Amino acid sequence: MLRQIASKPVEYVEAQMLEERRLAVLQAIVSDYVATHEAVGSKALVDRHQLGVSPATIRNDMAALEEEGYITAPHTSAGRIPTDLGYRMFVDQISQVKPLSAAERKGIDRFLSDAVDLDDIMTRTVRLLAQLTKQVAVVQYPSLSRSQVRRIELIPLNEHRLMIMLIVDSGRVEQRIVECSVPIDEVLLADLRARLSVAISDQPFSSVPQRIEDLEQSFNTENRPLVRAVIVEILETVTAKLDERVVLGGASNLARYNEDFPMTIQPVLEALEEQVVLLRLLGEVGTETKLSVRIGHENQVEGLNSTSIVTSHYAKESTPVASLGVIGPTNMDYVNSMSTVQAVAQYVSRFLSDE
Amino acid sequence: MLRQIASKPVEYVEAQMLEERRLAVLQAIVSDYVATHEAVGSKALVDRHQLGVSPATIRNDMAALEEEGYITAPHTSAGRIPTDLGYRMFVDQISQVKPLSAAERKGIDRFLSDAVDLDDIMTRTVRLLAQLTKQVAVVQYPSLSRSQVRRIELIPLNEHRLMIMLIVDSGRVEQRIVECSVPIDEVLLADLRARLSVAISDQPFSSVPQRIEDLEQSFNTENRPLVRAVIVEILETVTAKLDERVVLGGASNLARYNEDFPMTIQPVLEALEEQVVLLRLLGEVGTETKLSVRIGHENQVEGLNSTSIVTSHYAKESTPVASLGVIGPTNMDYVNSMSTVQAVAQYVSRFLSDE
DNA sequence: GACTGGCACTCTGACGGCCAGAGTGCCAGC
DNA sequence: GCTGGCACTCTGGCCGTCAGAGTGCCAGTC
Repeated sequence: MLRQIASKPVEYVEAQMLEERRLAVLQAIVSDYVATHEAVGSKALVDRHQLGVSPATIRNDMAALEEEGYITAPHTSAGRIPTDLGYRMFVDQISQVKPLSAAERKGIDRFLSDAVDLDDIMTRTVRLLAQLTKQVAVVQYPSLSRSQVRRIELIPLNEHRLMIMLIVDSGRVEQRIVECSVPIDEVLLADLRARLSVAISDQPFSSVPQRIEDLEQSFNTENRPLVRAVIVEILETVTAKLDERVVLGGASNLARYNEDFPMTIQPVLEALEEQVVLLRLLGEVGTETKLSVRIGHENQVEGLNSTSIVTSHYAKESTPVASLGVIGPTNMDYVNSMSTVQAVAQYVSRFLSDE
Repeated sequence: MLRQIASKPVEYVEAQMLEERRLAVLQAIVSDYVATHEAVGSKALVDRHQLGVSPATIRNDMAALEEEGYITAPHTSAGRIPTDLGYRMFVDQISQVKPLSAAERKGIDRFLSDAVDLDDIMTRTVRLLAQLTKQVAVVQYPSLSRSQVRRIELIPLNEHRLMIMLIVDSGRVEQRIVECSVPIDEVLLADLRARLSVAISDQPFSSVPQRIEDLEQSFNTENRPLVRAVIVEILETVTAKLDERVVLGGASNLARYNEDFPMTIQPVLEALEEQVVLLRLLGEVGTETKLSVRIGHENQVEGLNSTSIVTSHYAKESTPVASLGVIGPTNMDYVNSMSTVQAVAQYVSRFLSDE
């Protein structure tokens, strides 16, 4: 009787241990498969990891894991490979992202610190990410919608043409050209510039439309066509979602893992060529989470169903302004990708805020 | 005796005809191979083309063409495929580039005319080229070295920071940020801007260094640090070859001809990721020729030895400012590529000049 | 009840032999 | 110089075979 009462916790502990081993087996399968890209069998597993049990036991665990949907067998007599669900479990288990080595951090630092302007930061970042992770890298330009106008300039180019220049706090510069039928009056232009400046300097982009829509009324009727043209163009610039820019790099890394996914390169390349798709990819994550991993089918974009995406926000002065990340096969090295993406995002944030 | 005399021209004419037929055979081989991507045999050749002779005769011609290095046999009992030399002969024979259909021209026109600024023209052009030729497309931004400065602006961003903005006649805008330790004096800035403007407005980029190098001397000693900083930054912008920009598109088309070149995708993708390589590729051609075709090994860039490159200059107001073109396998459709590249270059030139 | 060794089973991938098909080169005849 | 005919050769597809790897299951042990 006493024994029976005592046995309950013991059972629980044992079940717990079993669960733990199964988890260890799953982790071992994922890490081996990621390393070798070959289905991993029970024997190989006990050889390479200290699991303390025999292959036969592992086989039972594997059968259970397969039952639960974490792994799958490509055919009767091959090892097992993780499913999307298996990778998900593996990734969720990584509670703490491995920090980069000092050398790596220094490398990132040095590489980014030579950048001369925002374009340069973006290109350098994308190259860095692609190089460190050996994957395809994506970096989004600081989003206008989360930025502020720092300054506006109206620069006459010739009698009938003028350039509007919006300088954004993130370092972006947006320019548009306005044609006007009447010759441009310098005084009017200076006046317009001054009033626009008052209205929208240091204001968030999103508030610009309401701040300038009534501006036209305060000008003489004769001057309104020009004023109107300028305002229309500004509104277009501000509202054009199209203007969200993304840079891509390391596409050649796609060819490297061609061996594993023979047929799927083309749709991936096609998807990556569409700015819209990339933006959706980076935008799908809410602003609350920092580091995000989407695995295989978790990802909504067709054509990228057999790839995983690791992204992170980066910030300017602690407010997130855009995202960056890497795209690779589902059997990518999650540990490395996650730590690299996180580190690079931190460095970019720091550089933007320093400026 | 008379017969012998008369026979000479006859022999000559016959030799001429033979030469002509061989050329026809070569052209037939190239066009069949380009269409099917399969080695083409003598029988298939007489079936598909009206050559007026039997397969056996064609075989003799083919043997001669092989001897001369225009075609080669992958193995004993396959048909023949053209060599780089064969393609070269084929391309040289295309005296006149086939004009595009009205529908195609209209499509190009419509697609390009919606562009709002230079960036937009470039992106649209690259997409257009990739789409029409089903190849990888490359478009170079109008080169600074062949452009003129239209205007210079110095815009103070805050007390210690100022933005230099060079507006180029081709529509490009180059911006740089200058930090200065002393607070920026608005009056000085206006003065500097005015003098810089006089010095370099409407002057070619290449002449800018000599025009501004002595400018510093004409300012008071106390103001020189700022002046110096600005000048240095301008010089850097002007001389930085790095600033030559290239856009790339249609990389997914690479995957399409993966079947024919199984192993060679990665080096090509790698080469295409290097701006420097792309610039070299577009720059290799002198300014004198308009439409240029480089086939296989004719091309100096390693990694692109089994690809052909069709490029053309485009111009602003009749002076060539940069190049654009497509990159594809050596067995690409030269006729189509050449006509499309030429047509698109013409349209881009027109749009730039209209502006 | 969990673990283990053993065994039969199955599937893949590599290897080799075979054969049809395609294309050539050469030769004798027109 | 062109042609039809013929022998030759090479590739690619199609088995059949076989070793290797890995599994599932079962009976036995702690």
